[in-house]
Amino acid sequence: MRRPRTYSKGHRWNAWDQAGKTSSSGPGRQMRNSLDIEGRPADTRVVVAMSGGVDSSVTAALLKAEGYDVVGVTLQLYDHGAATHRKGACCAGQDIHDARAVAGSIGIPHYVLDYESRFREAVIDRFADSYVAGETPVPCVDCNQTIKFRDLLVTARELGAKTLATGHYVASRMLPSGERALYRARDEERDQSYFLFATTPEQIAFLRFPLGDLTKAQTRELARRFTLPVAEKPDSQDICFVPTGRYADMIERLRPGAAAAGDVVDLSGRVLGRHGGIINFTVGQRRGLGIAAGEPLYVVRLDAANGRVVVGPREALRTTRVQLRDVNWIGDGSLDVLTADQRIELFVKVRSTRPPRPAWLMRGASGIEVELAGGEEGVAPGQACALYDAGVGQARMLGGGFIRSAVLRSEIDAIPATRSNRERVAARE
RNA sequence: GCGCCCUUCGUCUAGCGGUCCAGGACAUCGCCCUUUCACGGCGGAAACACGGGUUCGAUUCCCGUAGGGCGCG
Repeated sequence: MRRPRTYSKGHRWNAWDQAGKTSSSGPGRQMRNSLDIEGRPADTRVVVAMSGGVDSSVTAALLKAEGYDVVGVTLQLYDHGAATHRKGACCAGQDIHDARAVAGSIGIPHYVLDYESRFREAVIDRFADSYVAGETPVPCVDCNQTIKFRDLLVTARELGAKTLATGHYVASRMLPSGERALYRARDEERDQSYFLFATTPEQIAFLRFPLGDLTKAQTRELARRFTLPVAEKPDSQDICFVPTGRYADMIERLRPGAAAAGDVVDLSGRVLGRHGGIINFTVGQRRGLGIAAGEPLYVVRLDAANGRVVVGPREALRTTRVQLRDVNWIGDGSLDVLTADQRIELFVKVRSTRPPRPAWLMRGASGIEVELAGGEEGVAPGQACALYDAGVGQARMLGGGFIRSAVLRSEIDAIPATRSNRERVAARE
């Protein structure tokens, strides 16, 4: 009898126990440098994606200090005028100046590339469309997958780089096979693997994340030690390309009519109030509804077709099954084979700041699905579902997918009446 | 149009003469958290319908003036 393949903690890949620290000490690997690349650092050109923030600046400084042939590249991603002096921005205006200043301070060449139009298409447009469709996008994932790990990666190759390094808090280690795998950052609080679930094996092979085993405090300390001009710069936050912090305003500008008002209804369809556009909400959201119901109400579902926001008590958010799309599998083996006749035991994060929770990955009627062992609340279509092999520590990242939909316990009774279900039945006949 | 009952923060309410410069929940606002959106944590602002009494003292008792429920015309 075949035992289900498991990625749970007890059966953790022993690979990373060996992989991480072997780059300079393991027998037969003497020729590899600290980036797991053959050759001396001085002969290894590394492009560092410099946003102008502390993390990427320290990344560049660290590699330069190790003797690598470092080339800094900063992408201009959007209107640099509007964001010139905004705190917490990146990749425009002041931040480009900061990146240039850092490059000058550590003595590396630095290029600024105009990626505005492709950023608009690949990130901003998709962001707006997603919200209009009633989803909650993660623009950082799109940006990583298109702008940084596709376009910039090509540019790095063209510049003769052996690798592209970024300041992401995620660990990348070589497996015994020679392939590389992704792991959560040592600083669990800082881990950014969630935003990198879609990174392909090819990209992982070319990318390096030197901060993956550092804490944020250590990074800050290094910034001071290197006397970088951005050593005390505040961390960035919010959506980088929304100058005002009010993303809905930008969507309304991009997609006129997107902020159309509509009804706020309860689970039974009763109208409780009005809202100023579904783009202002995400599943699981509490604030901004303006309805005093004695108990807090949360957004349970966004009905884009009817412009309605469906709300209910917190219990109504509970979900145990999530359907994914655009699944990227970077665990060992083929996902098709692994899920052919069994389910995979693993851990998932359905939102960036939540801890990984036990779940199973399987092939369902609509494609790849996740069954949440303990359930989750507030699972929003459009958000990422990141997969890991463990619930704590530096778990290996196994990939992930975008959340297509979640089956709410509060809606299970209503399923037979849904059109899609009838269509499914019809299609089967 | 004669009887009986209601009137407290935006909302729903606690309160049954001094413990109320009025408490809670929800809503709202701010901060923290956070390279998404959220959740969450912490904190703030916010009310006794109005006018008379009675009392040492009234949100709490009585009487009037402005909103809801029964019985006859």
